[in-house]
Amino acid sequence: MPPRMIDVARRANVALSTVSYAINGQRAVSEETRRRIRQAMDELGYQPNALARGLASKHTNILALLFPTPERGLGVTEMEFVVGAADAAREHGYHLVLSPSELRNVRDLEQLTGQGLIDGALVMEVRIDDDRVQLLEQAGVPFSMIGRTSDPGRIDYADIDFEQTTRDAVGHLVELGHRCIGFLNHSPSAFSVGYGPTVRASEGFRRAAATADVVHVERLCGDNAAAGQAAFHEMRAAQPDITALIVMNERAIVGVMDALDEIGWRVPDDLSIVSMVSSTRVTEMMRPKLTTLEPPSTQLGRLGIQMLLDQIDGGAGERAPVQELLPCRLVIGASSGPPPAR
Amino acid sequence: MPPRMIDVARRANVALSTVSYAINGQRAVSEETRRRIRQAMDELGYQPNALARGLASKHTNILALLFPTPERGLGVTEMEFVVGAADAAREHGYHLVLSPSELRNVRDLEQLTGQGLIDGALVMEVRIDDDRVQLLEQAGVPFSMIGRTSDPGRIDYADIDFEQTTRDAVGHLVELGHRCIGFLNHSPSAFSVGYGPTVRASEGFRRAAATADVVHVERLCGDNAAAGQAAFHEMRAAQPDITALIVMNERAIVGVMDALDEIGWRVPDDLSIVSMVSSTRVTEMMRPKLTTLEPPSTQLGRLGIQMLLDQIDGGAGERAPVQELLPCRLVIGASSGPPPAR
DNA sequence: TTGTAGGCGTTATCAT
DNA sequence: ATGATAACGCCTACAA
Repeated sequence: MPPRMIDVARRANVALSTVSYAINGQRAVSEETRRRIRQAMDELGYQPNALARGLASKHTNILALLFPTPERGLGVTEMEFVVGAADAAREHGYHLVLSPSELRNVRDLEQLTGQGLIDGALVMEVRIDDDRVQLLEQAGVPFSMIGRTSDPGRIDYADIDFEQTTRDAVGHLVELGHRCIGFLNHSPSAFSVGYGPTVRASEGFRRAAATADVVHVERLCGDNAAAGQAAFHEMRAAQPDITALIVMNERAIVGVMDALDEIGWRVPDDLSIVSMVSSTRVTEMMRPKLTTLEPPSTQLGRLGIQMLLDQIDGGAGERAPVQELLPCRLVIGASSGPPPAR
Repeated sequence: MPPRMIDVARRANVALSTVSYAINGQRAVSEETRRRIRQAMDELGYQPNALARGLASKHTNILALLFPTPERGLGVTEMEFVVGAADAAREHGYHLVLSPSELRNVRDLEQLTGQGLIDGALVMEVRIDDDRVQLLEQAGVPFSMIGRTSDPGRIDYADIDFEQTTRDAVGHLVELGHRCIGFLNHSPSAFSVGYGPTVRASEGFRRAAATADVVHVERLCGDNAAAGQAAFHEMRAAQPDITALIVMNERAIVGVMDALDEIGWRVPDDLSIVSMVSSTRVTEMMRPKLTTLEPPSTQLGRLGIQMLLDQIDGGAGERAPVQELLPCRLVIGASSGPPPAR
């Protein structure tokens, strides 16, 4: 039996409604009254009941974070999204509920939105063509995305700038003198379900390589060592002159290393490696420490929440959609250097 | 304007209360009536309003996950906790709010519990002496812990069995023939604030080594490569005969590798390494692939929620506290082998 | 087995 | 500037 608003009102000798107004500032309250109310609140240790407040006011101060658990599992980068989003939400006085909805289970999402529990949603791991997005639009739930669909229209999103990132990766290697560069992407299945990073990085790489007028080769590759190993051998068979490799597939990297051992190549002497869109937290643990294009994960999470709140607080007014692409940060490690003189 | 319960009632030609009872099964409803109600619900796409339900029934079906963001950052293991907890909560029809409360900010926690928003809390990253625990007890909020305080009393918890895990690590090495084993722990600061794993693994290691009658040496070590490198040199200075190293500090490992390079040692020929309480997801990326004692992270998360729900649903009846210690799984990699014949 | 009505703790619309 | 008082949508004795 925690104190209720009426208890505060009585103790401060004012009406219930006055307390309510004093708390959420919807109308003027005299300084003296406000003081008495505050005092009463402190003495009672009063805190407004979130449910009652929500029921009456039609907004709950609760946001949902929609994250599917992808086949490849969740890593450090995803954790950073989550932490960034959670922090940002808290700073704005919002709660964040974690909603591990599988993409297939549209039911779960309907349930979530139908309960009237959330004011909006932040959608993670958005696919090129994502059911959840349609559903949220229909449901009229405010939402924003980390990642984006093929045609985001007027939907707010924050995403990694894959175009820029691949260009930076290629640029770094070209500057070092490389003229034949490989790209090891995520799995064929990620590509075929339209996983955004896989698709966009693929396009970006081709374009960047073409622009730099560099010989290039790409492989889709399962997220495991064996696949990485096989893929590298294939790439080398296709392009024997390969001297550098961009990898957007952390777990395949070690397989590449194994492949290099087999042919007696060393990093970066015989092959430069750049790890794209992975956390330095992880790539620093590899030897040699990998040159990395590190995504602004925490910032993306924060930005996602920010966009969402702008949307909610901003009312239904016609705002321009906020759509931002953030670059990855190039962290030069010991895995990239000049090409060998073969 | 979503449909309300009264709409369902009218459409099914029954009283409002009958719908309510039909939904939450608090009293018998005839099969025919129930059928009509269900049909009406389907046709209207009705879903009970979570807030109204909570306000009236005094329980919200919302749980909180309390996770501080430790100095060393959050990794794969922590992510797995979270995913496990979120999944388990969803399966039981509960929502999970992520509450990134810093340990220092007891205010945030008070706010959370005072709002009447949550039915209970799962506390992550529990310290030997943790303010949050006291606060939750005072607040009368049901909660359980992943990890445990020095004296958990009757509080439910699930934790890693560090005693067993260190014993397994030492045992694995002793079986291979090692007689002088080092232990690289987390940072001095983690130890001094009473971070459970650091403290308990330290004790466990000493005991296991003593029992196995093995020469041993331990170092606390910052979570970074440089610290790991320095620490290994120190250990070797203290125990030149060291042939094996147990590490509970993922980020220090690469520093150890660097140190080994400096003295021309190889893994596992000159030194065996076992990584304790880290995800194989990470240790598989190292070369050689590390022998690992992998924590049952997802299971711990699930278990934490399970305990919490038992507590909540079980009512205030006197239950025996559920306190479980789970072992890590030994995954043998390529980093451990027989000691060198020096 | 079904219906009636009084809360749950706020917000917000009326007055005053 | 402040007070009363309907909602908000549901749950649950209590009555029938």
